[in-house]
Amino acid sequence: MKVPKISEAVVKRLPVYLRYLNNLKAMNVRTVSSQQLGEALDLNPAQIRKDLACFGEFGRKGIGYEVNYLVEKIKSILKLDQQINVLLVGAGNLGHAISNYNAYLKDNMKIIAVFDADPNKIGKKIANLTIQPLSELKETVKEKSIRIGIIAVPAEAAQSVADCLVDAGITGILNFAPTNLRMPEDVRVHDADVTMELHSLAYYL
Amino acid sequence: MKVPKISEAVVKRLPVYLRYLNNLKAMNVRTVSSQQLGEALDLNPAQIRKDLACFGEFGRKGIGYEVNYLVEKIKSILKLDQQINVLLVGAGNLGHAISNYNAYLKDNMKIIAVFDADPNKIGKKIANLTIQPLSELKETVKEKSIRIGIIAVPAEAAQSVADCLVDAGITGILNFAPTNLRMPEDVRVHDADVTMELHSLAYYL
DNA sequence: TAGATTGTTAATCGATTAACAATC
DNA sequence: TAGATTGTTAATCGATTAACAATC
Repeated sequence: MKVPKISEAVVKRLPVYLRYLNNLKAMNVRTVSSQQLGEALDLNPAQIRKDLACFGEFGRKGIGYEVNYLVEKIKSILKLDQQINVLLVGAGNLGHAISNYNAYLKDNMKIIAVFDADPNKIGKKIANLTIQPLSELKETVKEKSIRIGIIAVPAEAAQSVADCLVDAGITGILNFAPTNLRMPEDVRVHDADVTMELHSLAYYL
Repeated sequence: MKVPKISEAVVKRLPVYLRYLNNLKAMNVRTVSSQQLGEALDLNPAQIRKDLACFGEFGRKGIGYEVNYLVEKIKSILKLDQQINVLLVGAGNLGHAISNYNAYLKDNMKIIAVFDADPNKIGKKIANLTIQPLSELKETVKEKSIRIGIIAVPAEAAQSVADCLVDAGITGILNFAPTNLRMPEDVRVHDADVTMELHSLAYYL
């Protein structure tokens, strides 16, 4: 099997395509060309075709891409055709907000467990999930086949929480804490620090 | 004046440097080399030197960079030496969490106004800011010299909110809504859709 | 002075865009 | 058939990394 190296940039764009294609699907649009996608998403049509061609031949010359078919294909590339269970660590303001994201994640991705270090929060509920102590993390990950962890704790606690996640077998982390996590090579970390986004935005003012 | 074109990648890394340098500063570290920074942040030392060299000669050969000095320089590059006022639209779960970020933004960046479309929320308080109606947005932006807007509303409302922001003179937007905003060229949009981050993370599992 | 480390040039690497034959 | 649009190759562009003279 041919396994061409897929760049990070390509992978970041796939969910963008998926999101827009889902809109088209909801509007019962049958087919779409790379030209139309490019206009809607502010991307070069050649780039879109090349991105998709990394994974197969999904379009038809002279016609374009069938929306429903492409949605399924991208979902499968992103593994969203499988059940992907997610856990959240941190039941503060941000954690509370994130726990409500299940509606957006849709389909097969779901936040199914929440943890916090604060004894006073254990047992309480957010978004109908019961807050568990960190001591139960490893076991829950195994039992419920959790594959992604979201870190929404203060910076000071983030590294040790991340270490716990890795120890439990998690290999994908979305980190909201304002700190650089040191992780083994096989663990993928996506940073989502609001402060950093605002700071880089300021440059362009 | 020499104005070399600064790439987006460089600008995204500046806040990363700043965050770590602030840690060093808090630990009373005097100087740091690109080598040390690179190890801590998982970046190539040459890249760090090159990034910084875009803006001036901040280091000393044989010595490295003076931490306090570099902090000030990067702050000034990012315009964080000026007062930067930020507004937030959307007082739902996410908006509530974001309104508590002022502690992290520090210094001169501050969320100073919150808006929502829901009449029932007008007048209520989150993080000691009173929720205002969108009708007051334009005036408030002028009065309080607000320069950045954060969008934390549902996807359906995001484009029209963004249009309001642009109409009010905002040129920097941090968009949490899961939708592609169509904006004039001079408006800078940073996307922060949690769903997309999780979806792209799934690819690597 | 000797060792360390910058700023910068040159080399490499990778990503984006243009162009076009294939074909629906 | 004629027009449209893909998949893909080649050309371009830009970003990262290596290497080193300058110098603290």
